[in-house]
Amino acid sequence: LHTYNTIINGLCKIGETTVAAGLLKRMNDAGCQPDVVTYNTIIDSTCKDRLVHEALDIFSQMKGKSIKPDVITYTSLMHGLCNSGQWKEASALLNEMMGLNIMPDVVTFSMLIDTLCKEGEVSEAQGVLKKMTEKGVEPNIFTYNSLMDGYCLRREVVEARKILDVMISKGCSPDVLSYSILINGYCKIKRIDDAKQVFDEMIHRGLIPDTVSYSNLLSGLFQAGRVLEAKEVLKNMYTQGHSLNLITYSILLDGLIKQGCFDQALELFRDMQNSYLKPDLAIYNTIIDAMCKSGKLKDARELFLELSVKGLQPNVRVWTTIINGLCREGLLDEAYKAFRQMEEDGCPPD
RNA sequence: GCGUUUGAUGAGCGU
Repeated sequence: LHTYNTIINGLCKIGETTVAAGLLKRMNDAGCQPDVVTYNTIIDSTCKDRLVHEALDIFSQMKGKSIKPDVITYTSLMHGLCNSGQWKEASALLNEMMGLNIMPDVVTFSMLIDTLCKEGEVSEAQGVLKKMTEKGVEPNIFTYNSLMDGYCLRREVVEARKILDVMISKGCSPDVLSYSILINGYCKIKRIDDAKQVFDEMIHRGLIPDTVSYSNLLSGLFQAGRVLEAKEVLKNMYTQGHSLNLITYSILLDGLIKQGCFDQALELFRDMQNSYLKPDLAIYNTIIDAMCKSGKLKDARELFLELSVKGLQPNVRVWTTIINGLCREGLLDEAYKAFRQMEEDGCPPD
């Protein structure tokens, strides 16, 4: 059973939920009865594939076989429902589980808090925090990080900072994520010096900044027009042995372009094409947009055509960039043609 | 005795 569960989990984690579900069926035939772990693994993975309805079907099957769902089953399902905006259904499940005397734990509460925060409902989230504490469930680093991010999304970075201090005073040591959330928050409100200070503070506390914390700082510096400092940070990043990923590249490219260093950006783009990293749609879109906006519509259209050669299907954002580029040049007929073609290509306009 | 399988948190592009 452990072997089956381990393999099913592995399959789910590499995106083969269907194969995993097939294995679940074969277990039944092979006389090895799946348990709550088997079902939880598949239910969670099905939810993450955004097939919450199917997950609920599997949930019913499981109950039909008298396998008792536990707090993990309910948390996975509620997470799936929340991610697809089905709040009522999620709250019905919460009631159902409590009716069965299955009490939400710190993961359940943190998930709910995170969901509320992402919707901008930080005071609601604070309410949940209060409730969980009353029930004797102590918040952990996940709970605090979600709350911090919630405040940062609302640009209430001072509140986020207070949470970080609460964490420290409660002996819940902030991790790299906590700091990178705060760095991002300060960058978004253009308080770059505070962001830098938080970055240093993180190092002083013995944490090793990762690619995300560097990325946050980089994009903040670019947005503030502090290109030289950005390059300095990039150098540090290399020195510390971090390599660039697609997101870091796109931050650099976008930053260089928006600061008027188009040639440097183009050079970086060429480097990238020669590296093992294959530019994704966001990278192409950055370059295409820059070309459109600097009167190089011809180059932009060439690059756009190159996408399908590279096996990339333009998404809504890329189409919008191109349509906007055509409109700017007054080529309204061409723009309209593109508009119709995107639908034909199975990319409905938004 | 212990460990071994399932759930929660951070960065990029267009209008």
